[in-house]
Amino acid sequence: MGDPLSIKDWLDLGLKTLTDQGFTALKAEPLAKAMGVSRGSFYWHFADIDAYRAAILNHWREVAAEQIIADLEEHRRDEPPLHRLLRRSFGNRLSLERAVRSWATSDPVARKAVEAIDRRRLGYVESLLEQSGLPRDIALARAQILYWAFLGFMLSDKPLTGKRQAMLLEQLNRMASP
Amino acid sequence: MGDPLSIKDWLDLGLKTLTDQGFTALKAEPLAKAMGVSRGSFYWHFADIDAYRAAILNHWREVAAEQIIADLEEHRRDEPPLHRLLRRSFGNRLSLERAVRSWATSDPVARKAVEAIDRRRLGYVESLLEQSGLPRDIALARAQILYWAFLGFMLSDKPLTGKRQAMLLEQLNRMASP
DNA sequence: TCGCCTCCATACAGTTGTGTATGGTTATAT
DNA sequence: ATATAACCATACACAACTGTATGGAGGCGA
Repeated sequence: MGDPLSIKDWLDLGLKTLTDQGFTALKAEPLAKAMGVSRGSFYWHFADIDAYRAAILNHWREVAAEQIIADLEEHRRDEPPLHRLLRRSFGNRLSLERAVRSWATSDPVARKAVEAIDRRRLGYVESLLEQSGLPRDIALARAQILYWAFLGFMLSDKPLTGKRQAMLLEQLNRMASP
Repeated sequence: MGDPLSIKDWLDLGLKTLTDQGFTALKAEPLAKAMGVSRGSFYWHFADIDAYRAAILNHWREVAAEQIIADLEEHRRDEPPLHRLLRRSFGNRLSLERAVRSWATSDPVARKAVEAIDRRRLGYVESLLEQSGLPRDIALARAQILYWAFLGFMLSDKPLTGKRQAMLLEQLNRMASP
């Protein structure tokens, strides 16, 4: 057969399953079937289901915040970070993000992961708004509103296009500047 | 013993369970135990679990949109509806709302219910913003952003108080007027 | 009072998931 | 060549949930 499976193989399948079917599908038996092996493999790599789910959350936690922020800092010369942030945040499908947050409403471990990500991202937006010259208390309030709006957009899962997207970005940028 | 149970008793328990433990707790056996009866009662009132969950969603659907809108129209003379809407929307805990939306990420029936509620509420906010004198395309964009922000606030589940709340409402109202 | 309808209990069969124990296979180092 | 460790299959015991079949208790009209 193929090569032996690694922990990463199980985590990748977990993220894909989470994205496509939600956290309720993170079960050893269906995952093993999808992987084409028996649960013996699963229970060799992970102590139990809770350990696996915690590993999935850690995996998500590592990439969720830093990937976007790193991208912004990298393109600082091409485009204002906040402008680029809004354009990218409100331009993608966010199925994995939505699945994790759905998970977080009923699982304390997932909730902790989400809260950590939220603090990281919100703090970054706050710093950008302060750099743009807004008084601190106004910057904090608007950063919160912008981040809430991002969460709401993510939740509704309707992609933006054309004139509607342009109009929305214009109004969002209005929150970010004067 | 007590009186015989009605369908409404099961629906009320369902909404409470949904609020406190999430949609994964909507199962016949635990609910019957919580009710103090056997599953025989459950399966007499409902054909199966799917029928019960559909009934729960219809129950939620009936009250979720209309209760707030009716309240606003009733107090039209006391306070501008939009001002009152923002104050009330961003002032409550919204556990049930969050549970239903978590449910909606993995269940098409729940998703349909949420989408119907979203259209109803968003349309109402759009009409309020147009009444306040904004051009139609700007009203649509800002209504969308305000509603997204409400969803994000609901999702994060942190109650607002004091100066922070005042600051946020001020910035939200800014989106609604000039 | 007889029969019916409502509401619920009990018992059974079946499904799906968990976790553990045990042993087999393959590669690799010695 | 063989011992060791990594990786996986198989089998077992157990738990939780679903749905159905059947019967019993209680009210209520004819």
